[in-house]
Order: sequence, then structure tokens, then C-alpha cells
Amino acid sequence: MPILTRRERERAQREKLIITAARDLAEAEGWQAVTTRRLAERIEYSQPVLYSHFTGMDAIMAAVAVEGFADLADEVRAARIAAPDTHRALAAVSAVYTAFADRHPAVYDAMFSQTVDLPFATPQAPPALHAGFDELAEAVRPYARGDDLGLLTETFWAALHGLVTLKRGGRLLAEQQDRRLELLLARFTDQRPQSS
Amino acid sequence: MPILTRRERERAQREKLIITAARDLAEAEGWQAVTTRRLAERIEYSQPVLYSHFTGMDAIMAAVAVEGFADLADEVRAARIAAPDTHRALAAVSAVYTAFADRHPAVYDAMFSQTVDLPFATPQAPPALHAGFDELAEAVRPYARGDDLGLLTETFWAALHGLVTLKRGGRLLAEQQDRRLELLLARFTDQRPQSS
DNA sequence: CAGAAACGCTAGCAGTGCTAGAATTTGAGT
DNA sequence: ACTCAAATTCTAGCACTGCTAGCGTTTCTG
Repeated sequence: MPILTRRERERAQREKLIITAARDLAEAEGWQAVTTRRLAERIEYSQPVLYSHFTGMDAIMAAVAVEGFADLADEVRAARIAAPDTHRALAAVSAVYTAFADRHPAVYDAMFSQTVDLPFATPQAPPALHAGFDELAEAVRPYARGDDLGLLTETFWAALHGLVTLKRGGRLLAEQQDRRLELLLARFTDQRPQSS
Repeated sequence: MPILTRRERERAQREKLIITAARDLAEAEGWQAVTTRRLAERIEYSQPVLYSHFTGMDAIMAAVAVEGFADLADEVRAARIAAPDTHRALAAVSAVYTAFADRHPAVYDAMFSQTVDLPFATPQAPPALHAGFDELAEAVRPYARGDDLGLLTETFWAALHGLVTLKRGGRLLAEQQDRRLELLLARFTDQRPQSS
């Protein structure tokens, strides 16, 4: 823990306040409603203060995303550990992932849909993002067969992401989402009547 | 074919011009660069003319999407019909789908990512959208086993969509995309890993 | 307690989607 | 051919956006 002066502490606190206000406003009314003016009003400072913390709106969205990575990783980890077997582990992880997207659609968008200036598919990506991915990979591992675990995890993740975003965009009816998830799991866990 | 007066013909022609200009501009510089002013400049009319054809920017984006549905459906259909067997049919359909998204990212976004005021998961959805979905369903059918074909097709489609969008957003490295697609196909076509 | 540095503010720029109302063109009907 | 109304297109403007220059105040330091 570095030693912080009072000013530095207050600054950090205000930065957190901005991120929280942005997230709350985005969840309540969507990212299009998160403007610098409304954000400044919420935190009871003037607009330019935002730019002393972040380079612009994009960076604020990125900060909300980074918070989200940590939250999601925690939830996925908890779900995986609590599961009694590998089968239910992957199911639980998938359920938690889609539930997170449903509960925090704006945060999810910032994390995975919006174009945001963050390193992703590199070691410089936020640690929480790697942590979350690793949790998912552990859940996938028992079904990797001979395939590359990383690539297979990415593929499974992409499938979850596709289900989430198509549903949220109104391209898929919400009602049958659970059954789609079941079908996806069945294909990835190799549940089949008989073998070739 | 209805009888159109010269004025009506000219109007229809200009509407097409707007859609094409919007698509071209979006592909060249992204949707954020498609503003009413730039669009009006391109078609060499003033801004308000756009509002005599469309209710707003959203409707213009929706019109570009509808065009895209038809193009994509044609390409998918051609790929499926040309394939010599069911296995290569699904592979070809998947390849064509992702290639379309790569070649026309802005159109793809309008179709499946942007929030656009169009009916989707209902009979009122654009016919070309149903046509495209049906083509995909035919490619999936041989691997449906006992599962509901519609739901399984939606799930497979979602997986493709996830791969496409995560890659375009920089969340997945582009290099290994082909291998991810292979893994997805293997899981859906029930191919056990072969010792190679 | 003076001077300097840090800080947050007001005011403004160039851009956005969209619209009211004036100006122009068009196509009758005489 | 000429008038006049209807259709059409334009100019100008509104309320908003992200972002920034520069001024005035507060705060810390020597």
C-alpha cells in the first residue's frame, strides 16, 4: 500500500465516485444517456473535473468495464467452486455469466461490446479479465478432449457472448434462452446418445 | 409492379441513393462518422431532405440493415447449395457468414449489433432475414439429432455471431479465428478428435 | 504571512440530430 | 400562355454533445 496524502486520497475517492455515477446512470438509462454534463451534475462538480481524471468519456467507460471484469470473475469463480461435479460446474459458470449480463447490461456492454480503449488479447489486459477467463477455462477443461484449451474456451465464451448480445438486441426471443443454453452445453460436453 | 409517376420514381431513386451513401460512408469510416450533415453533402441535398424519406438516422441504419439481410441470405444460400455434402455445407455456410461480417463490418453491425428499430424475432421481420435464417437451419438440420431445429440453429448462429463480434472488438486475436471456427463445427457436427 | 502552485470554475468552440418556416420550383386549370 | 396553389427544398436555428482555454480562488510551502 503506497502512502497517500489527504489530497491524493480525496482524488481517488472522487475518481471512484465518477465511475460509480457513470455505471449507475448507464444501467438506469443506457450509455447514450451518460453525458459529461449529466455526469458532472451527479457528482456535483463541473464538467472539466472529469478530464482531470480521465482522458474522455471513453476512458470512463473503460474504467466501468475494468470494475465489471473483477465482479464477473468473482461470480464465475464462486459458481465453479461451489459446483459438485464438472458437468454442473460448466452449467453453473454459464448460468452465472448470462445472469451477469442480464443484471448489468450496461456494464456488460462496456466490457465486451462497446469499442473501448483497453488492451484485451494481450498480457497487458486487466488482470481481472485474465482471472475471469481462467475460471471459464477451468470449467471447460474437463471437456477439452485433445483440443487446445485456450482456443476452446474462447470459442465457448464467444457462444455465450453471442447468446447474450443477440437476446439483448431483440434478435432472439428471451423466453427460450435457457433451452438454447442447454443445447450449447450438450454440444460442448459431448452428451450424445451413441458414439460414432 | 405498381405504376409510378416520374416524381415517385425519382423519389425512390433518391432513397436508394441515401441508403447507398450511408452504407459506403459507414464502411469507410464507421457509423459514428455517418452524420446527417455528411450524408446530405454526399447526396448533394440539404439535411431536411433525409427526413422526408426516413424518420431519422436510426431508420437509415435500419434500411442499410435490410439490404444486408438480402445480400447475406443470397451468399449463404449459394454456399450451401454448392457444397458436396452436409459436412462441408455447414462449414461453407459458417465461412461465408464470418467472411460477410469481415468484409462488411458496418453493415453487419447495423444488422445484428446496433439497436435499430426493426422487428426481429417475429413473422413481421424482414423476409430476407427469415430466408437467411432458414438457409442456416437447412445446413444445421443434418446435425440436429433429436433437438429442436429452430433453437439449435439460433444457438449455432449465436456462436458464430459471438466469434465475429468479439474478434472485431479486439477481444479475440484475429489470427486463430479459423481454428476457433473448426472447434465450433466439430462440437456441433459431433466429430471426435482424430489422432493427427 | 507572502508567493506560488494546484485546483475548479465559467464560458466558449465545433460538432450532433432534428425542425420551423421562408423561398423556390412544379404542374395544373383556365 | 399565364396565374396560382401545391409540392418541394432550402436557410436558419434549437437544444444538445464532447472537449478546452483561461481566469479566479483556494491551499500549501518557505
